[in-house]
Order: sequence, then structure tokens, then C-alpha cells
Amino acid sequence: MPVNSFEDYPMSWKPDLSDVKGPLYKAIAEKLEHNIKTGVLTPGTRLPPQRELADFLDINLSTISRAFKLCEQKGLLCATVGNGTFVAADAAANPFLLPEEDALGIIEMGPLFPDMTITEEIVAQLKKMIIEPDFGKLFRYGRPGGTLWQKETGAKLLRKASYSVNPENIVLASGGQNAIAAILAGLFQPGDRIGTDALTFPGLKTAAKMLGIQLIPLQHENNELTEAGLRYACKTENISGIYVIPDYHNPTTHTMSAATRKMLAEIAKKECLIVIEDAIHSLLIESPLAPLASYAPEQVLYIASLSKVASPGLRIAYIVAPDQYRKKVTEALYNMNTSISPVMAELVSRMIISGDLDKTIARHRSQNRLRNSIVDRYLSGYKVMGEPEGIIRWLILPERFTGEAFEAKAYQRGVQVYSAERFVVGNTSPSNAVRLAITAPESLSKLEEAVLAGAEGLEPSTNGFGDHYSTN
Amino acid sequence: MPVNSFEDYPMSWKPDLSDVKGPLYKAIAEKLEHNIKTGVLTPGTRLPPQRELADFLDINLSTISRAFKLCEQKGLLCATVGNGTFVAADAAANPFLLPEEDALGIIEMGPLFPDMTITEEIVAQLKKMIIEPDFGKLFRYGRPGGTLWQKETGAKLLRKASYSVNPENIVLASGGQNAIAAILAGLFQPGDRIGTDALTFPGLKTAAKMLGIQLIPLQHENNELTEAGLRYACKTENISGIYVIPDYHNPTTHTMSAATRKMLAEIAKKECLIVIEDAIHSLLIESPLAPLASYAPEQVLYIASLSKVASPGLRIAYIVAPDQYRKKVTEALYNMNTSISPVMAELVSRMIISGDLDKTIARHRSQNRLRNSIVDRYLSGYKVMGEPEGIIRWLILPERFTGEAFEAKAYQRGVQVYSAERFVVGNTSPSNAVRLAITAPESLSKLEEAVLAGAEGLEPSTNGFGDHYSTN
DNA sequence: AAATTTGTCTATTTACATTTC
DNA sequence: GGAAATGTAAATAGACAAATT
Repeated sequence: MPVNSFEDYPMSWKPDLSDVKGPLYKAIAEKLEHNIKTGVLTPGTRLPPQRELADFLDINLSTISRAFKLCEQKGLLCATVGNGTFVAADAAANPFLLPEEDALGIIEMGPLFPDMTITEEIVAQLKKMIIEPDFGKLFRYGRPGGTLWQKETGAKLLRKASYSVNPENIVLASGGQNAIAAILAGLFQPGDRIGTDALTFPGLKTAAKMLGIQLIPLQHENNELTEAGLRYACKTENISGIYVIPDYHNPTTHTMSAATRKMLAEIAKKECLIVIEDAIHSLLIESPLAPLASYAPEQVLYIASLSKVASPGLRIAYIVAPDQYRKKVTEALYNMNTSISPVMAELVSRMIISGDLDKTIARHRSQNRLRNSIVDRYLSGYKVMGEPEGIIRWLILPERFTGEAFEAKAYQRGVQVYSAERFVVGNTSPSNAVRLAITAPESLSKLEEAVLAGAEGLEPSTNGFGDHYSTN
Repeated sequence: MPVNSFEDYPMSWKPDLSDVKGPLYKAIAEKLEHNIKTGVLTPGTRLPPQRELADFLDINLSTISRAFKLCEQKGLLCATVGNGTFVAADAAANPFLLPEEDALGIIEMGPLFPDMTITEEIVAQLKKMIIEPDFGKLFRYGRPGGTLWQKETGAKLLRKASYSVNPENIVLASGGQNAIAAILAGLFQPGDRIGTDALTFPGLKTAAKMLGIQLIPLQHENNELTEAGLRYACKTENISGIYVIPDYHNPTTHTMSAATRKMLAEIAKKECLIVIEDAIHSLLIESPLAPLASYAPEQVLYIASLSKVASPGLRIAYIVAPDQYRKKVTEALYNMNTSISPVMAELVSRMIISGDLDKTIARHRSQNRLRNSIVDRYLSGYKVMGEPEGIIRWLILPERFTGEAFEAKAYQRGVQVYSAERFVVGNTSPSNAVRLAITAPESLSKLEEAVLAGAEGLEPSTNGFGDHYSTN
């Protein structure tokens, strides 16, 4: 029986357990999940301390703990010792970034579509291949992880990203997301924790969530990871891995300094961290910095995907896996796909050898420069982070906007952008910013139209909310 | 302190905990894992009862329980109430079925490679596509799960497998393994249990193991699932799903009767089981039985892959997902792959519409009939299960062979086959049989050579073990 | 700087259900 | 068919460590 009545205490959540059958901890977790999903408990709400709740319900502390843990693993809660348990910031949000199917008249600047018109070298190469007598053999099974020749051409490609590797350490995957999923599934267990930037690639968030892997935001100063924050995460948060995007970070466009790369590499070596270096944009840079992986090759799984620098339809990515992790990653890829597409792998290999891939990448760079100059022209009065060769810009909003509010406003004006909230990890309070996918609009004129609409939306005179309809 | 000395009890495992630091349960689990992996404890060994071990180590029963549970989730142990805990039959085995890279002179009848020469219709279709002006658009991102047109053509294809479905319920995956992994990752949690045949497709075993999902062998009578066994598994083993291959089962070649399909469907509906119907071979059959899914469309995820009936290089499979599961499966596919290959999806769609895929399938059927007739000719004196159109045969061995022994013997004679042991789930005692992949040898003459060598190996006079070297 | 708050983790107790003998 | 053997699962207890005040 409860020691005293809690009627007058303002407890943020008072579940009624009078009707439960079956295990208590499951019932509590289910009630909690239901209350979060139906909006009874809103993101950011602080739950009562576990002891208080246990006392109120007249059950053991550990039973509450266990119930909360279940919800935490589902990404619904976020708990810190000494501070309390909170409903996760993104508990109610849909984290899947997908173009809307029936968004007529909306200009898409949300999903990261690279320029869609640059496919001539790819098609030409395939045309050459298809007339060869042995072309049909490419419809057999491929080897999991790719053939030696495919790995060798991969190594050649990576040298353009300032990374020299042994072809034996290369494993081919069906695109960058496939690579991430294989690394997560193959090298981590449910319940493991991975440190990330406070804002990160949503595809990592959803894959980690599905696999029961927790993401822990790491401390930053001036956009760079701090050594203290890393040490803290290792010691206290007990992370077993780290995910970073050192070049042209998604979504903030920041490029990690060489000093931070070295520092991170040192800590990774000392703490035996599994580091995932997502080099998603690195090949867009003509002379990128040496990758993190080059400072700690035994710890880092380096991923180079072709989606953003060549074409997403190729569905090919290269993983550079240290010896100690290679087998497990290959097995995970096998479990998820059996094999990559031999046709696509061969196509890409030939493009690398012939130099056609270089041409494609160069065309992407110049197209990106052109598009970025348009953005600069219309948004010159604002802070719009990003490099000329990049495919995203990060628009820092005037203080009066939240990212969500601006996203809604832009949508009313016919432009889809993605707000900072969509990239948030854990309970980080999101910055006031939105990501612009500058290569997603079909044409330069569409881009121009979109940026113009956005710029108008930013002007103080138009800052009237609810002028059309609410943003819920 | 232990109540009495156990020195004279014959305990199969006596870990020494004198040197442990950190949690007891972890230390015990690690020692156990190490002992299994180094062969100190061999598959099938019965471990001491948890209580006895707890008493011996002078610790609590639950601490042992927890340690054992860790190992069980890794697939190392197999426990039954009232019976005891055993080292899993396949704890030491490598479950990945891959062709050996440097197996010179070995004829491959292990992995399920379909006939590799039947690619003309595919190549011809691609040649038609590639000259169209819009071909380059197929190198954009595809929609996760496929476009409506791709789903509609998928529905058309499935009608040939006696299954009429709403195109909206179709989701495209990058091959059958990708479909299985997405269903497992999207609809099950680590620790969940799935009932399977006692012998089953190893790709399911490895994917489930990676995701922490346990496979439970179901009871059979005359190769058919029994109603009692199913009810038992639901009630006692607490399974939340079932995986079956009703047509041309892998590896036993058995086709599930219509009565069993109905029975299974009824139980699935009553118990709300998630059923995975792997129709991997169904399209090889000219008029297959109505699929299990047609009897319980709300419960069954039906997978039709093109690898075995058309070509593995296409990397396309169709999942028919009931409304209640469709969203989660689509999200899981997104997490693992972002999208399928639009080129391949389009290629397959056009082949379905043009009728070329039918031609390809028909050619596979006749090639399979031809190859099966060769097998029948040389192995006429033995029990070799399998249908004329199938790509595998299941050779029941004379009693004096175990599958493993015969596999080793065949290998010495230059033929790779896969023994029953490779397909075993849990602690089922494996039957004396091997699987023959009849379409894997490059040519008919290689097949003939292989089957002849196998037949000679079966003759009693040659039954001398160790005549060349040991089979370890 | 010390005390308090708060979540985490391991080990334990207890009840239970199934299988075997 | 009942007793014993055996694994499973939930709830509890207690120690611990980090964060806050």
C-alpha cells in the first residue's frame, strides 16, 4: 500500500494499474508507450522519478526501471542519472525522409536527390558492356562483398578521396544505407550505444532504432567534437562506437578539422571504438582532407557511396573494413542481400578504370557550383552554410523561427525543406535551421523559384503565423 | 561456500571462477562460449543442471540462468524444461553456404545456383530499354518498395503462382534474402521465436541469428507439420511467427499438402502468428497448389524471388505483405537498402508484361527436367527425393553414412554437396542425407561426372573411411 | 564540498510450468 | 499418475555512480 497519498503532488504521469493482467513491467511499458503515442505525454515531458512512481504504485523500483528500459530501447524515452527521465524529442515524429507522393506543385528540396540529369557516362558504359558476348554472365550470383577486381577498382576510386587502402579490405555493399545497416547489424548488439553528432543523418537513426542500438549525442564546441565530450561518452555513456560524417556533414555541411580527426583517431584506438566514417560527400571535394580512417585504419569502417557523387540508381557503395571486422561485415551483408548486383558492380568498375566516373563526378561538381551560386544570390542576407561543391545548404534561421515553423511556412509557399528537428539525436534541443537539398529541384528555374519563395518567407514583414492555416 | 564437494560427481562442465573480475553472469557466459568455441565442450554435450552448477559455484540459480540465456541467444545452447541444457548441434559449424574460392577441380553441387546459361531474354530486354531516350532516368532513386507499375506487374506474375493479390500489398525487395531480412528485422524483436521445419534454409538461420531471433523446430509426421506440434509450439515455446517453404522445400524438396496449408492457416489466424511463406521455387511449378497465403492473407508474408526461376543477378523479389505489416516491412527495407535498383525493377516488369519472363521460366523448367533425368539415371538405386522441375535433389543415404561423412567423401572425389547437418535447426538429430544442387555444375557433362562420382562413393565396397585423409 | 536525487546494474527470492522417470 | 528434475520468468533487494543542488 502507498505510504501516503500523492493526490496533491503534481506527478506528470499517474498510470492506473488496476486493470492489468500479466507482468507488471510490461503493462507499465505498454501504458507509457500508448500515452506517448496518443499525445497524452508530449515530447520533452519529464516523467516522475522511478522511485516516486514505484512508491506511488506500491511496487519495486526495479520494476519501473525495467518498464522504462523497454520504452527507452524503442526510442521513446531518454534518461540521465541525476537528472530524470524524459519523453524523447522525436518520440512522435516520423523520421523517414521520403518525398511525398502526391505533392502537386511542391518543389522538392527535402530528400537528398543528386542532380538527376547526369547519367550519360553511365548509360554509355552500359551500352558498351551489353553488346559483349559474356554480358549474360553478369546475371549470375555475385560474390558476397564483391570480386577482387571490383575491390581493386574500388581502391583506385578511394585514392581520389585521399585514401590509400589494400583492396582486400574493401567490401562492396548495395549503397550507403546498406553499408550502414550491415555494419550496425554485424558489429553491434541490441542495447549497444553509438556516439553521433547531435544532428545527424536520419537513415542512421532509423536503422539504429530498428536494431535496438542507441544513439548518444556527443558534445561539440564550434561544430567540432570535443575531446572531453568523447572521453565522457566512452567512460560514462559506455559507447562502443561512433558515427561521423567528416566531410560536408549532413545536415550541417561542416567539415571536420584535421586536428579533430587526429584526436578522434587517438581516442578510438585507446578505447577500441568501432568508428563508422561516412564519406558520403567526400568524392565531391577535389582534394579532401585525409580521412579519419587513415589515422586509425584498424578502428574505422569507411563508407564511400556513389549515390551522391555519381548516381543513386547504381546502388553501389564501398566499405573499407579493418581485418578484425571484415568477416562480420561481409556476413551481415550476406544475411541482408546475398550479393550485390554484379551488373552494377561491373558497370561501376569499368567507369572507374575508364575515367568516365571522374567525368561524371566533375560534372556534378560544376552543376553543384552553379546551383549554389543561385542560392547565394537569393539568400545573400542570411547565414547559409555549405561549400560550393556540396549538395546541401544549412540555413540558419532568424531567432523568431523554429526549424519546424519555417518548414511549415515554406511548405505553404510551395517548397519542401527539412527542419533541424528531423536530424536531432536524443534530447538535444534543436537549432533553428533547415536543410536545403539544392540538387533536388528538377531544374535551375525550379531551384530559383524555390529559393525566392524561401527568401520571401524569411522577411520579417511576412512573419505572420496562421495567416493561411495552422502548422499541425 | 558449497554444501558439499562435487569432486566425485561427473559434471560435464566445471568452470573455474577464481579469477573473475566484473559481473559473474558475464564471466560465466564468456567462459562457456570460449569452451564451446575451442572444442572443450562439443556439440550435443549436456551441461549440468542450472541448480547443480549454481550449488557447485555457490551462487544463485538465476545467475546461471542469465549466463546460459546469453549463450542461448547467440545460438550456442539449446535448453528444454525438464530435460536440460545442451550445446547446440551447430554451435561450431560455419553456417554460411558459399562456394569455395580456390576449389580447383571441384564440381560445385553445394550452393543453389540456377542454370547460368539462361539469360538471353533478360539481355534482349535490357538492350531494348537502353536505347530509349529516358533510360538514364532509371539511375535516379527508386521509391522504397517499388512504384505502382512495378507492383502491378508483380501481381500479374504472382497469378502464375496461383496467387491473386492486390498490387497495393506488394512490396519489392532486392532479392529473397533481402525480403527475409527485412521481414525479420521489421516485424520481430531480439528474443522472439519463429517456428521452422527441423531442416531449413540456412540463409534464414544466419539472418535470424544475427538479429537475435530464435528458431524453434516444429514437429513433423511424414514430412508434414502436425497440428499438435504447432499448437505445442504456440502454447509452450511461445513462438510469434513461422517460416515455411511449402513448394519444393529447401532442402528436403517436399511439397506441403493442401490440407496442411489449411490447417496451418487456421492456427495462424487463431494465434495471430506472423507467417513467412517462402515461395522460392513456386514459379517453377506449372500449376502450383494455392499458396498458404491464400488461406490466411492477413497473417502471411509471401515472398516470390526471381533468383531461382529467372536469374540471380536481377536481385528482385516480391513480398506480399498484409496491410497490418506492410508499413513496417517497407520501413525495414528502407533502413537496409533505401531503394531497390530501378533499372532491375523496370527490366523485370517489362519481362513480365512482354511474356519474356514466362519464356525464361519455361526454359529453366526444361533444363531442370533434363538435369534431373541425368541424376535419376545414375542414382536409380537410391532414394533421391525431388520433382522433375526442381533445382535440388535430396539424397537419402544408406544408414552407414552420416551426411557429414558423405559430404567429406564426395569432396575427396571432387564433388561439393551439402549435408543435412548444414540445414539443421536447434538440436534436431539430423537425417542421413545430402542436398544436391543439380543446376550448379556448369554443364551437363560436369553434372554427369559429379553424379557418377557420387554414385560410386555410395557403393558399399568403397566405404572405407580414412583411405585418403581424415574429414576434420 | 557534501548531501541528495536519480538512474543503472547485478544478484537474489519466489513462484511456476513442463518434462522425465 | 504422481513425484522429482529442470528451465523460465517476474519481482525484489541492495550496492553503486553520476548529476544536481
